[in-house]
Amino acid sequence: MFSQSEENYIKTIYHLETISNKGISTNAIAKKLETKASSVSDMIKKLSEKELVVYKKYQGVKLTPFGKKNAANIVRKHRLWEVFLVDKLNFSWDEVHEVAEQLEHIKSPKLINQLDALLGFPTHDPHGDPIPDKDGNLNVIDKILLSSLLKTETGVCVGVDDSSSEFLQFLDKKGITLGKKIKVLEKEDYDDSLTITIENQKLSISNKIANNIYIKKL
Amino acid sequence: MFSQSEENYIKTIYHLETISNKGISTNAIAKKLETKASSVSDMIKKLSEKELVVYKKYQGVKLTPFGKKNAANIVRKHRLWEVFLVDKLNFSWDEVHEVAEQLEHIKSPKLINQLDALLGFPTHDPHGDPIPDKDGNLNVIDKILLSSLLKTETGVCVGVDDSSSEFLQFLDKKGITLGKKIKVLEKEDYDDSLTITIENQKLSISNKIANNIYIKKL
DNA sequence: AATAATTTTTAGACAAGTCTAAAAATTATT
DNA sequence: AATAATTTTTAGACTTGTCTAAAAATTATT
Ligand SMILES: [Mn+2]
Ligand SMILES: [Mn+2]
Ligand SMILES: [Mn+2]
Ligand SMILES: [Mn+2]
Repeated sequence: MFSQSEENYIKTIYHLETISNKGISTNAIAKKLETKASSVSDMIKKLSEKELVVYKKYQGVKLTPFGKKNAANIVRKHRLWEVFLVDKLNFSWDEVHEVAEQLEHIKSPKLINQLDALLGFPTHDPHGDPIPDKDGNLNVIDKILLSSLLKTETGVCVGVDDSSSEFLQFLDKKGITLGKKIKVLEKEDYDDSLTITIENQKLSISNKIANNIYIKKL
Repeated sequence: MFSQSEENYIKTIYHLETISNKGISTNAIAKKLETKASSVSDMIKKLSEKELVVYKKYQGVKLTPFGKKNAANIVRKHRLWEVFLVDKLNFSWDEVHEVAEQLEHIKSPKLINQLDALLGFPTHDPHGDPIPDKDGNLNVIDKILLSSLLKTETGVCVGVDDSSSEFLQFLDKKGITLGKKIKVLEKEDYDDSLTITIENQKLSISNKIANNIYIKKL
């Protein structure tokens, strides 16, 4: 099949396509993968030869349906493993990503199918991100950023946009975790900071924080 | 840490050392890894620089205590994953090896510790092989080959020497699995074939088969 | 002990994946 | 429209791990 490196590239392109849907630029890929643009340029040619992406020089890349299917499968594996780590091995949500980055490359369809069953066919990972099904389809729920909630509105925390350990640990400290109910008491015009209630606690959070938390409105 | 390739080399040397305890020859390693002697020669130099093995030209290699500790840890991971696949994901004992070959390279001490706990701290893998503890020590039970049992003697099947799918599937077909009680009814002088009873069934097996089944005498 | 056979090492090449530095193309600014 | 800034690609080099072919060392056989 594909090398670990090739898999990381198509996964990155997949993620970038969920944001922009234009051709993905060499630089954007390089930044996400923490590599050099020249390396990306080289790899893109290989991916193109393998029909994983469509590529015209200087125009960025797009995944082919074949590339998208493969990328979605890697994301599926990543997120299923994250669920496994949290549900079965008592990892916290800020510890799983690094390990899942390794586990996502294990090649065994049976392993993933059985893991899926063991976990009870989860639809979302520990960060609220949807798990693609075997065909690469995902069940997207309509979530909005906490920063877009208005004063007096209420919602449930359903995901995070930043999955870094630092941010997740910060949320843990504040008691903000998936499933918690949040009500906006105040919204400062000056800096867009919020005062919210969560589990009967009053809490003040900056706009930067509110911009990384997804809410489903109630 | 060490690359996947380096890990495969020290694991192979580790296994070969359990058989011979002399310096392990370049050719022996090449054969097990299905690679060329020249590649082994190259890699041995690298392992030696990294203090994983002691090496004098033309003399074969031996693992250093450091190398042995690392190798045992890879074997530990391999066997714990095999238990996981059988106990939690309904794999059969002939399906696990290939996947465990991949999983053994995942780097995360917490993952392995938690997996160990999830599995109830198993001491042996699905093929009856002992699982090294965190320090690399293993609990070796005194097992003997079925071929060394004498007429009228009885034992319990506790392991296999050949873990290939073909052999394991053959054993499944014959109903020979770990924990089964076996009694030797007859032993042919001519070809050393055996007639045994297992689960009240009379069965005839060749010496080649009997040479790959481990028994604990009763 | 000399010769033959085998094992092991070295020399040189290659593929994958990455990098730096420089060239080419594109995009932004005057 | 010309120039400047930025992005992207190419050229050439390096590392890891592998290979083939040949040389060197060891072991076996006469
Ligand atoms: Mn993740
Ligand atoms: Mn996630
Ligand atoms: Mn195995
Ligand atoms: Mn095993």
